[in-house]
Amino acid sequence: MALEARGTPESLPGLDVVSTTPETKQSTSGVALAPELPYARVVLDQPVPHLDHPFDYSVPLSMHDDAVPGARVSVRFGAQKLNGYILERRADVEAGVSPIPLLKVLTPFPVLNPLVATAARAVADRYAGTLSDVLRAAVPPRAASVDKEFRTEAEVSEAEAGSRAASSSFDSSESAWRHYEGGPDFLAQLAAGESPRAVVTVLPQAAGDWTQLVTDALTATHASGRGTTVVVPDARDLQLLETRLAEHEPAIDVARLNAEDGPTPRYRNFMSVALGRTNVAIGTRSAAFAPLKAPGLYILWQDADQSLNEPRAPYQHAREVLLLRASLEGAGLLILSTSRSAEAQRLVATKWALELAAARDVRRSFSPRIVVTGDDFEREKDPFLHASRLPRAAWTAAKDALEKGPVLIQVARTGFVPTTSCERCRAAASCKHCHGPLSLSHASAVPTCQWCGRVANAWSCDVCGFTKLRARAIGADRTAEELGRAFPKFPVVSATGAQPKYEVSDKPQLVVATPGAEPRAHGGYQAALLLDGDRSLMREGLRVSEEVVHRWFDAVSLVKSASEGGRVVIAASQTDATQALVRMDAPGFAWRELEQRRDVNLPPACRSAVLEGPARSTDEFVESLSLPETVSVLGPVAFENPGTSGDYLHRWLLFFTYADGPNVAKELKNAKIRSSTHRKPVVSVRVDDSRAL
DNA sequence: AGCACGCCGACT
DNA sequence: GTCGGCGTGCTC
Repeated sequence: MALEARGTPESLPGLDVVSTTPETKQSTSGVALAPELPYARVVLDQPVPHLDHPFDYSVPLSMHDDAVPGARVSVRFGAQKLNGYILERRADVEAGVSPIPLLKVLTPFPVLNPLVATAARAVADRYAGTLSDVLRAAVPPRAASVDKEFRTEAEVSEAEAGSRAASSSFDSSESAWRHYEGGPDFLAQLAAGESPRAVVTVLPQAAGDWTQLVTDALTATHASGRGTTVVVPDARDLQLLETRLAEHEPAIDVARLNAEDGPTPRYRNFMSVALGRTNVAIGTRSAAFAPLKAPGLYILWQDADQSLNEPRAPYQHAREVLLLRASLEGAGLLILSTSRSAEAQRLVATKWALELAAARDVRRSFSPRIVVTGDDFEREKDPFLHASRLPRAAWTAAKDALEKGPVLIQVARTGFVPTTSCERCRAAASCKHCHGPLSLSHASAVPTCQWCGRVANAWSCDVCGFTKLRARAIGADRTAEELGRAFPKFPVVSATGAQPKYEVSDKPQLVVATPGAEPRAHGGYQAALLLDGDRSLMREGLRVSEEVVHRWFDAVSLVKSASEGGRVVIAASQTDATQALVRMDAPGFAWRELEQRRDVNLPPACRSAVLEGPARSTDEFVESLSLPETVSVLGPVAFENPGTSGDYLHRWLLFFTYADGPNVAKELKNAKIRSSTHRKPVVSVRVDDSRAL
């Protein structure tokens, strides 16, 4: 806590030096300094790479109590006023440094706790970014009114903390963990104060859903007197978990950390963790930096979800943040997913983490029956099915299932008919004038060019000459409309990212959802139809099939078991991806993916960096790098600057081993420092950004 | 962002 | 020989 000031008289500006007591140090500006540890090492909130190191300031006597390590301060830096955080209080400064006083303590509480400061430094280093960039995600913006609340509260209740009774004893034989080999052991280790690391592919909902697994792991950790942080991809999952915890563990105080809750509640919840009043934090990606006092376990749900990538520099992924924290802090790690990312598989393959899996017959007993039916083939022959966009097997499954309960229909993506193709040969339809893509809008049935805006009145296919168009990736709204016509007796609900719905009843109904937005059905869906498979798999990109498999497994996990009549129909051609679903073998699929990446030396079998920027400076940037021989450097690729015309940028790719990672990141950071001190145009550096590849 | 220090050209 | 151009680097 705050250092205790001894009864040194406060000296006023302009007061004679002689009048201060001999022990009281003076700063160069003549202000009386704190009696103990009169200097503060400060990290500046300034994202310029060459300022990414601590600066020492003196602590005026008046700020002695408030200037605690982790406090938010305001300082003079050259001509400007900047904010920053105190990393530590010190007795001395390095030779040659003449410190000036802190201007102000903005938040007199440790909003940047030492564990978080260390972890944030490690994250910055790993991603060749600056500490202040990482802190922007780790520490929420200040809300002055909240600081005030806590300031007055702190005065009232000084000795409240302390005995946090390790209360709850739990019985793992009752837990959903009993279905997983090694599951009860895992809980026992956590309860005993150990820090195991595990990767788990969760069983379908019939075996008890993921929130039960999370709750039990959290409770076990709590019993050892330690805290837990749970990171989930989005507000829907956060809501589900919060509800579950409130119902089953009302005695455990939980802080909810979500940027979307708004600045004031966000900061208030954050503060309750930072001050040690709450030892359990749940939230979206930035909750990975929750400032727990005694972290025992980090849990990540659905680590393959794209929203766990921070969209701002240095583009860190919550999985990597938690991995670093678990290592640095000696805490446990639990990655839970309905499927298995190649990254998580790598942790299992290198034996860094345990794999806790259900036996094959257990897996089978909780799984729905899964069939694969061609995406297009059967539909061609049946005019009705053709119109409704449903393969026959899917239509039949839906019809039967609707006798008993809700049916989930997962479609590729949101929006209303983005592009079009020839109805006969399926070639993409393009504009006769400029070859831009044609689209159908809701308002008119006439296809319009997305580039030049011309209306294609008399369109004919470039390839086969046919004159009819069809919609390509059809969105959720359109599908809902069509299904409403196909099953007029049942209500149709649609759930997308923009219009979310978290839960539906067990009544017969059609639920159309885009990936990631599937509502949970009370008691599980009777059936799920996974549409648009081939079209989704046709997309460009290294990790498309992995992504499609993830979202299929997500949907499957919400369906009742086969013994309760649960059915899943996948409308896609037979591939490794569909095979993985039929066998319910997400780890096997991830293992093959990882092996293939290893063969061709692509992430996540290796690490990567993408460098982008103005052609000249980017090339110079790459040229200036001194990298180990083993790094492969690919480029440059020229591409048009989005938003401008005729402005070309260059992109370079670096692939390197995990062993070379720290050195490569360090060299990239050094090059950024060189480039920024010479006021060169900014080259963006993205380390391990799976979306950029 | 601003300020100091430093190495070349114009002037007393 | 001295004043001042702004170009480069540093700011605790």
